[in-house]
Amino acid sequence: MNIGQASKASGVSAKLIRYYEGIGLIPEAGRTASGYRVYTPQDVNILRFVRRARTLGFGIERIRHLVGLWRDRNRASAEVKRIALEHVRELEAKIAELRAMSDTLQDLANACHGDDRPDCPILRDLESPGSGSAAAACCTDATAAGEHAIRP
Amino acid sequence: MNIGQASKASGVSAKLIRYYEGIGLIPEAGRTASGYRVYTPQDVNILRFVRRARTLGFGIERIRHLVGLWRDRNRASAEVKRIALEHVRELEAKIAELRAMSDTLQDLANACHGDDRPDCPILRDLESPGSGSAAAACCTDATAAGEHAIRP
DNA sequence: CCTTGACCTTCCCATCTTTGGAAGGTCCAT
DNA sequence: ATGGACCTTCCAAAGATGGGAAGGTCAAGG
Repeated sequence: MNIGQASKASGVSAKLIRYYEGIGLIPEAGRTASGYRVYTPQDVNILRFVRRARTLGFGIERIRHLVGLWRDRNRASAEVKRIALEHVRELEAKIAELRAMSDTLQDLANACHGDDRPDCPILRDLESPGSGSAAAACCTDATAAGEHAIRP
Repeated sequence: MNIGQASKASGVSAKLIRYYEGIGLIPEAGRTASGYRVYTPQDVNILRFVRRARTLGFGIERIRHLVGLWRDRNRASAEVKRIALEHVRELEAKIAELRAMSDTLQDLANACHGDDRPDCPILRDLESPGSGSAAAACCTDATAAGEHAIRP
């Protein structure tokens, strides 16, 4: 099995397979006499494992760790679970961050009439956060102090 | 006002101010005879605008667009709103993606007893998605087809 | 045997934003 | 004049992935 076939079988691009090998995430593939990489079905399993882990948002270093545990028949499932839950926490933190961005922007957009006129609560917020007329603007005073740009 | 003072006043690091200038996001700062960058309060306003937009997750190119609209007294608020809502859509898409990752992992972690034993539904899913014993595994058949790795 | 096309190899570059460092010049106060 | 805090430019790293160039290899068909 050459790299193209391994790529199709695993869903990982050939480019990426070489990259993963380069950073030591997967073991070095065998080579033919002419230098072509050769893959076994077991190699394809590792590639699929990595792809699935990437799909779940794991970073490379964590995947390296998971691959190690996967290949260790004596691993404790507690360790795997710990890594997974740590990742869940990070995902939730990121989600909360994006949620806050999205909600703030949605509020600002709701307050913007969106016509030909130049007046725009969105730009007013960007210019001077918290001082705009957007919904909920009256409640956010944590960042308001010192943010009152005095503009002509 | 030199770059350090502008940095403190705007909350944008000096490094980043130089970068923003380099990519043309903000106008080139004035210079003293000896080459130091000089900033006016108006320059600081632009920096604050950029920082706020970054906080809301806008990418540089979109901020470039927004800065242009901000400085255009004849802009239509509809254009600003359009950009904002486009960004909201992207944020929501990203949130949905992370939400799916997090929920899947949480389900898998719930199914994992997390003790000394090696048996682990999380690793089983990574090895062969959809065939594990995780909660809800019985309901996700969209990705299950063709994913049944036949392993010895 | 030779050509053709599909595949493989390595190496370099780009993304995107932010941070870090090195080497060297400038400003201000002592 | 010396020290320390600041400034300058240039280079590199990070994450993961894609793109491309230049050149070698394989298999099929003439």
